[in-house]
Amino acid sequence: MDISARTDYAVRAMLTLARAADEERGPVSVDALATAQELPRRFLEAVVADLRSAGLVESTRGARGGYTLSRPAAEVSVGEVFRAVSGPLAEVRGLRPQDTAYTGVAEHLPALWVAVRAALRDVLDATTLADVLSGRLPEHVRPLLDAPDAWTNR
Amino acid sequence: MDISARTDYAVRAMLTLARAADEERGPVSVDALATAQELPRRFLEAVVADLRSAGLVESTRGARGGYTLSRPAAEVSVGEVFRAVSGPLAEVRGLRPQDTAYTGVAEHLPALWVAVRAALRDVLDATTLADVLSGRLPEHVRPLLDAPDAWTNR
DNA sequence: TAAATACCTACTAGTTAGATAGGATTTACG
DNA sequence: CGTAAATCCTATCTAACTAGTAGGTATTTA
Repeated sequence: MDISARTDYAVRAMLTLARAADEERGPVSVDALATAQELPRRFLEAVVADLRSAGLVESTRGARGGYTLSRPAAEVSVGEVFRAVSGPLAEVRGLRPQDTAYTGVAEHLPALWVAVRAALRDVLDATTLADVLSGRLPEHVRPLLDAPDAWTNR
Repeated sequence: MDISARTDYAVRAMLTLARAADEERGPVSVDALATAQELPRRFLEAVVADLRSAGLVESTRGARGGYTLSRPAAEVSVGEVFRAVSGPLAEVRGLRPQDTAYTGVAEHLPALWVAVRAALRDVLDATTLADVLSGRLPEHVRPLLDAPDAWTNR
């Protein structure tokens, strides 16, 4: 269960765009995005292209062009960003959780995989870019951080 | 966020061993494990080796040998199986969630990654092999399956 | 017209996933 | 004691993926 560099970069770029929108600074170039978070420029270019085809950002070409959020930061969930750049939140051997088919002892395994996906959705689809910017995660997400060993390895 | 074939196979093999322990059938060979769940035998051999070095199963060599659970199925969580065969539950660009370091707009991102890991733990560390065998997931996991669209794509 | 920018296509190196092969070692059992 | 059934060890293979780079075209502003 890895969060790829691609996804990490995408979220950070979106946060940068959210802040820019907040300050009404107009379109932000890939170059500016890369510099702001120290991301590899050429690679980021491909990532932002995915965000664009997913409709999460809009581009303006030419000099003084760049990218802007399509929607307010409070209406864009991190889960959407995930899906835009790296597909479904959870897959099992390339299948959607509910499409896995087992027999015998593994009969009930799909339920577990569906629960895993649901748990991810509960966090990622509920948390918006604005939440991350402010550091105030949603009501029902916060308790997850209060578990005694939430911040340590297990 | 993919659950690999490796992990899927590991869980299914563990479930098979759990059932065998239940019926006091003694050690189960890799060949029997592979046949029971239609898994590639040679590949499974490597997977079971990981389960062994993690201490989750014990092996007996020679004819009539095979593998047995080290602990009762009700005391082995699916999370342990995950970690045994594919490392930490959640990583960000190869780093543990709490070890990620950001500046500026991404300042609070580690909290989100930690929450994601915590959500996974809540499901995977709480669910035991016995739970999956019986189809009765833990109290606090079941509600995840009751969400209206839990079983459909989003 | 020049600079800045998105956008498109292609490429590369390294790693991982999934799987297979051959054989060495150990052990129950007839 | 011998043989078959196992684990166990090491090596290999292929395809795909990940992260990243390169070069150039199209578009727009100043």
